[in-house]
Amino acid sequence: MNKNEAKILFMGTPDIARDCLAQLIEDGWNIIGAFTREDKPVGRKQIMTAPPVKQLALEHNIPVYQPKTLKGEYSDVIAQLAPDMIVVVAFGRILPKAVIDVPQFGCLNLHVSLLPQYRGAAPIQWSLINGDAQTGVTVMHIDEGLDTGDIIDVLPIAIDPDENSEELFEKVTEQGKAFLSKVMENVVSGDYTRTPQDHEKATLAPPLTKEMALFSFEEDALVLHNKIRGQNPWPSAYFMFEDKKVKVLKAKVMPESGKPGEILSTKPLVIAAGTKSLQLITVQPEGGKAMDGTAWAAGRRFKKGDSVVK
RNA sequence: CGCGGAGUGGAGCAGCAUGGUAGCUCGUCGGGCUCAUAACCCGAAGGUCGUUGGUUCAAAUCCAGCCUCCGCAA
Repeated sequence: MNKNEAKILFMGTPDIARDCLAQLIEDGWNIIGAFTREDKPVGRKQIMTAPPVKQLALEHNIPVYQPKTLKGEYSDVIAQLAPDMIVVVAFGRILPKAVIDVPQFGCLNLHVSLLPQYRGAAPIQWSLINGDAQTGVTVMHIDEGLDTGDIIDVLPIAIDPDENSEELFEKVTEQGKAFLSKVMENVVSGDYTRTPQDHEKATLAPPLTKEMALFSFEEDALVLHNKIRGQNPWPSAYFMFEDKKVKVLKAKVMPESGKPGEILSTKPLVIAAGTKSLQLITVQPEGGKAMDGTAWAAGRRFKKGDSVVK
C-alpha cells in the first residue's frame, strides 16, 4: 500500500499537532478525520476557542471529532471509520486498547523527547529546565501506557543554551513534522523496525504548574536561567517583590556575585543569586506589561546595593 | 456583570486622600572629561496628564460614562 491509499486518522490538539497535520496534508496523505479536544474558554473574556487542529481540519474539509472520551461508543465510531493508521501528536489522551487494535499499521505517536526520557506532557520544558544539551523527537507505536510503546525511529535535535520553550518548540515542530511524514512512509511500506524502550531508564515530564514557577535568588544563577527559559512562555518563572509577582521572561547568567537578591547593577539590571548572578533582561511585573529589566529598575528607583528580597 | 492592578514627554514610575508652578530614574540630542566605558560632569529638546462630559474662579488631581492594556481565575 502506498500513502495515497492508506486511510489516516489524525489525533492531536495544539499548535505542534496542527503543524504536523498541515505537513501530512501537504505531503498528500489521505486524512479521513481529525480527533481533537473539545473547544474551551480562553483568555479574560473566556471566549470559546477551537483547538488549532480543529481550525485547520475545517479549512480542509476534514471531518472533526471532539469526544469527551475515546472509550465506549467512540471506539465503535473509530472502528467504522476503518483507518489503516492512526497518527497521534500531542492529543493529551491515552488511547484504549479497543482503539489501538483497529488500524492495520497501528497507532503512531510523535513525542518530543528522546524516549524513554521525559515521558508525559511537558518534555520540552523539562529538558530545558534540566539544562540538557540535546532533545529530539521519537516516533513510536502506541501501547496502553503513557509514552511506553516500541520506538520506530528517533531524530536527535541540539538545544541552544539560551533558547526558551517557545523557540525550542518551533524548532522541534519544524524538524519533527517532516520526520513524522517520512517515518509514516516507512511504516506503510513495511520498511522499519520496532525497538522496545528500556523502561529502567524512563523519566517523567509532568505538566508544569504555576506553583513551581516561584523561584528564589538563593538558587544557582544557571539553575535559575534554565528555569526561566524552560518556563517561558508558560507558566513563567517569577519571584515576589513587595507582595507582587514579577515574572522573569528572559535572563542571562553573569559572573559577578553578591548576597542573594542584592542589586549589583541597575543598568543593566543584575541581581546576585546563590552562585554568580542573573541579568534580568525582560521582566513583567504583576499588572504590567513585559518590559526591560532596566526600565523596571528605573521605575522602582533601585540603586546599586539595594535588595529585592527582604 | 468572576476578582484585581493600570493608562502622566521615547521607556518605567511619582504626583491625586488636603484641586492652583509637570517631578524622579533612564533614554535621545549637543558639549566636556577619560587610554576607555553600561562610568562621570555641563546643557538642551520633548507632555492638549487615555477619552467624553460634569462640578469649580481653577481639574493630572473630585464625579459619571466610554475606550485600551495587564495580573489572577479558567
